[in-house]
Amino acid sequence: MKVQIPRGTQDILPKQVKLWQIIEEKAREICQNYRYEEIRTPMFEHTEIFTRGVGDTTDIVQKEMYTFLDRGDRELTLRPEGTAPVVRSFVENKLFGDPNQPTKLYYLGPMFRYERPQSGRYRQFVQFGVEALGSKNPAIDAEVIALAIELYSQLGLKNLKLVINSLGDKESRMRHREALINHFKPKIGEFCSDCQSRLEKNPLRILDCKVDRDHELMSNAPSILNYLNDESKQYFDKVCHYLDLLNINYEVDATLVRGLDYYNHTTFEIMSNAEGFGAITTLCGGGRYNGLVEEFGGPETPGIGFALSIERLISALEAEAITIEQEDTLDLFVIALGEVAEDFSVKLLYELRKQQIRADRDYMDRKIKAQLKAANRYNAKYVVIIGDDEMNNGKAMLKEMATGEQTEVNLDTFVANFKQRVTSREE
RNA sequence: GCGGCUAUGGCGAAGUGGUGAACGCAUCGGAUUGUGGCUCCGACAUUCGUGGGUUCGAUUCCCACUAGUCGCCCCA
Repeated sequence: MKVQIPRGTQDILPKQVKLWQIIEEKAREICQNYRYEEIRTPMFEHTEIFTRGVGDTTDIVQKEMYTFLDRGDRELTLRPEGTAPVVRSFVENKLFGDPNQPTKLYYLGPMFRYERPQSGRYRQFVQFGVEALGSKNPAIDAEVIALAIELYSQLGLKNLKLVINSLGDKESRMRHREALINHFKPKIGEFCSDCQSRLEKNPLRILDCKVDRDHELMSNAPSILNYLNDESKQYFDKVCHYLDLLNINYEVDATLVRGLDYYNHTTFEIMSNAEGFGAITTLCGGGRYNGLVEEFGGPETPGIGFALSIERLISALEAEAITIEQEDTLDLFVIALGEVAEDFSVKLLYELRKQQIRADRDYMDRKIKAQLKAANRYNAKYVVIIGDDEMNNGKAMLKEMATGEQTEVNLDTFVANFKQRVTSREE
């Protein structure tokens, strides 16, 4: 049998896992500071959650879902994004009835999209995202954006660009949509086939087209910002105002269109400017989704959130040559020579570890020399060498690896004395 | 779904249509018996992604497949 990981997936090996853990801890810590609480929803949902939530004309639904029938002929889909499941859970568990509103949630876990893998794109990837449900205060839009930026900047990223836009409310969007159709329709034949199909489906996306970006109709296309009604306009201005208060730099881009149908009002992306970053520069995407809760049968509840990929975050760290490493150390490496000593070391290790001492030994029948090398590789602070002589007279050699200094220690009081030695050093 | 590039030991990497597939790193063993990080010596790919074809003969040429990688669409 040939062993091979499925396409577009990756193993995160022990060396890399440490970085993941640091990032995850940081994300959790920030969420705690902002009072966002973790929610864990299943890895798969009924397919309708996504077709209705995300929108069945979107690329995600049309060509990227891992959909399957289970043994009971239920149609299920591995979650391609986190918002729809969270909203489903919010409605199903009636979280809107909780006195603590808005409901501020975060999630951290794998998402699945059937895509052609390339740099920054996987079939299974890990998203960290937050959702704030229940408030239509523009300050919470700014809070959500600030939270995302906080994570990046705490990890040391510098080359970030925040781009924001407003899609307005339903009425604004409809008026803008009509204007766009009227604008492009006369010459739609000159556009690429994608744009031609976008005209009726989602004309906003034409603005985002790379193929036709130089067409004469592009530069003077109606901007959404000119079609926002007063309420939408005021809302957007407020969001910008709060970002200004927080000294968060941003760029308003009226062509910023997000790929999911549920967005309205605020949309934003955080991108990396770093040299040498791949073609996909979006690190984080989010926006407001008023109306989605109602779509799932809940009460009228506004919402806003974002999602970011840990993989891309790590790529951005690499692009900026930021290393977040904390090397693992071992307190003690036990070298036992001979059967009696080995018996003793088995018990010794057990006791040491019980005392919170990080200890290990050789299991590969290496010579003492190779064991010392191994201890060195494990970054052991100390090595204790126990042989027949030591067993007989109850003393052993404790070697400090950094200095090479050796001291004779008693074996019967070893654990307590060693613990003291290690802990006193740390203070 | 489409296109470019790539595929040799644990890792990096050379190479040729023809008897034993360089080299570097790592690993293991040795250089006075039980002592690391330096040095020296030795060991370490019946095999060159998989399958097929061309050929007297292919790891080297051709095809397909698979995978990786980068890009397009789009996204995290």
